Amino acid sequence: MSSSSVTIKDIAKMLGISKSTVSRALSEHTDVNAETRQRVIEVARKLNYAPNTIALNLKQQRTNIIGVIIPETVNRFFAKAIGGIQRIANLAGYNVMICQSDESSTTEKNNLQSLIAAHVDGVIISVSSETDHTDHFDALLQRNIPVVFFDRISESLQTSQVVTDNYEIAFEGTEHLIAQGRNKIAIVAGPLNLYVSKHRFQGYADALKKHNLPLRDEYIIHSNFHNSDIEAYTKQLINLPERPDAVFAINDYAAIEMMYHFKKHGIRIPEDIAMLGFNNENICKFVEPPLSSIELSSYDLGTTAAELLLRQIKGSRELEKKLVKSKLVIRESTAGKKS
Amino acid sequence: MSSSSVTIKDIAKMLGISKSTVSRALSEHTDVNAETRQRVIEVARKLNYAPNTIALNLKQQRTNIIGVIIPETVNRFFAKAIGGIQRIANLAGYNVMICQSDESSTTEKNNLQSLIAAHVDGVIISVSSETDHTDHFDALLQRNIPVVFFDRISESLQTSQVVTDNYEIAFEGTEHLIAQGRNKIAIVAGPLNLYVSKHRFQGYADALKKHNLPLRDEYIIHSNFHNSDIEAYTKQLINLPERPDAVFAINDYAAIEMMYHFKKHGIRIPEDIAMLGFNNENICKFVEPPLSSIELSSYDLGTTAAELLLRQIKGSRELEKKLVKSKLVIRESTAGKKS
DNA sequence: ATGAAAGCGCTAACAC
DNA sequence: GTGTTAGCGCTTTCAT
Repeated sequence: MSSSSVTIKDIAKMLGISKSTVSRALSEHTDVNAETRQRVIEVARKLNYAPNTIALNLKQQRTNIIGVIIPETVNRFFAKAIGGIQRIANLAGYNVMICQSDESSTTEKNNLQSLIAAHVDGVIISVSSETDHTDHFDALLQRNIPVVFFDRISESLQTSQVVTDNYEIAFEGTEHLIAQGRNKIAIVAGPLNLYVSKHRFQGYADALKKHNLPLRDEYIIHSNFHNSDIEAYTKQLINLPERPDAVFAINDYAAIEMMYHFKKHGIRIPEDIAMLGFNNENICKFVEPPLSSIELSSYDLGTTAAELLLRQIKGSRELEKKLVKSKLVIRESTAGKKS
Repeated sequence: MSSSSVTIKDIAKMLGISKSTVSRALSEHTDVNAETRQRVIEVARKLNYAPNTIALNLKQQRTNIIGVIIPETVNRFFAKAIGGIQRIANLAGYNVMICQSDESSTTEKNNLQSLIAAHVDGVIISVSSETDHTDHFDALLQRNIPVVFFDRISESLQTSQVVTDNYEIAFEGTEHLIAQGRNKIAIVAGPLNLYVSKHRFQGYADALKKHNLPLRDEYIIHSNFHNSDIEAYTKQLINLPERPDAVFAINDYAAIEMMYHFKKHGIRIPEDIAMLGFNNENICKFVEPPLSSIELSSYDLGTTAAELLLRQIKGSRELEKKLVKSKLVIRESTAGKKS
């Protein structure tokens, strides 16, 4: 309480001048006698004065806070994106308020309410895997709150967005597997209501088609991002009459767990089955065999999203769509087939 | 702008009554004519009225925001802790503002300034590994801002804190290795200015002493949490005249990377060297061999810290110190020595 | 160049 | 039970 409760009023009283003069002296850009200003600044420093942000907020009707809604912080992809967002936001003098939807549509809705109530100046969102309708985001548009979607975007909403080249990279990854002599490629796909999963799946499917490989239902596994059933899915694949010779997994953890179960069953990686992951976690380098994966620059996704949002907050009404490139990182798990 | 700019003044005008009556009608607990209240509530709903939080904040001089400073969100330990903090905070109607120090003392200082400027109602902190003096935290105490440290606490400051049983669990882990027939146990320790590292190291050292094993300098590796030099450290251990027969690592990622390098050199785990990690990441189950580790309940650490903080925000002046128990999870990487 | 006063949206002490 | 008024800390016309 002590030092924080110093107000311009105190300074004014102390110097026998008015609040307004103090305010002006402190805010640089209005005419005020150089000497007066000097004295004000001196006293302000001595009293350890700091302007009351809340009062400023009320006056200006903004908070300098950017709201963020992501599925989970424990998901490394989003943890990194947060880092990117914070970096840009902080540089611009904004704080960041993070909410987790926990992949639940209901929680997402509540998060949104909290952020609106907190009067954030803008919101960055990556939708939960459960979200299939996006009406609740309308609340933002109605209030003219700037919003940017990233990675898991809402296609039905007219907003700025930042995505990765999901389709292209999935296509490339699948082609890589084919080039390694694989022609029975299974995929662990995410929920298809999600923008990212849908496009990745499409890239996979189109690559198969281009190379005249059939798209087989039994090779398509619809997993969530929680990897709770990987063991069961692995057994399912193992027991197939025509066992796949490659698996393209939704994320590295799923891939690593699958490898573990495959190896338990005496299946060799990559000789029998090649494995390709998604995210390029550090751990990929140190599993056996080292896991090929797709490097998503989630940090860049975050910085880009923050930049777009700030531009909108500053008044731009232009809706921008940005693409952040990802890249295939090849390791032993997708080495060529020994035939 | 449209629907958000409805104020009690608008409602008052519309009903031909005063602002205060509207305020009272909306805030339940004051006497106000039942019929008036009914009409106010009705109009409020029709106009989609939402109170302006900023004005409330100014009035009450609080923000309902809890500030959090942690080293990194990409660190799963902290990502989980955030989850715990948010859960408790949200239930109590608080928002959470997260800052990352990136393990830098300077950034930590800036984070603190931001949070103070944002007038957060309280702060939860886990200090950066670089921080060895804690003067900058005094700013909080001076302003009577409630603060709780967790995991990486500041011992010199009189505040509430939540820690794990670092000493005990490190002691237990080391004894476990000894029980498996290991007597040349190396440790990958963190920076010793950190509370956690110091106590874990002490547990390790005391366990050795209890069993009459020497504490050998060449078995002690001081790593940071970034695992940037694990390969070099591993080689160092391998080239020792008396190679260790067990390694207790600061975290699972370091342990897994070490295993990888050991195996590259033809060293068998656990036959030649046993490995024990820290954090019990999901991945532990799926590496080869599955990695024994120590399960830290970081989520619980987070919830407990948030509970303590809220209690202080509500006015409690009691400084509490809480302990969250961790537990040893034994897997194959620390199986008994084949002698 | 400076002071007085209004107002951002809300609550609460004080009248009646 | 309801209206009037003041005030939270600050900025910003409008006078002077």
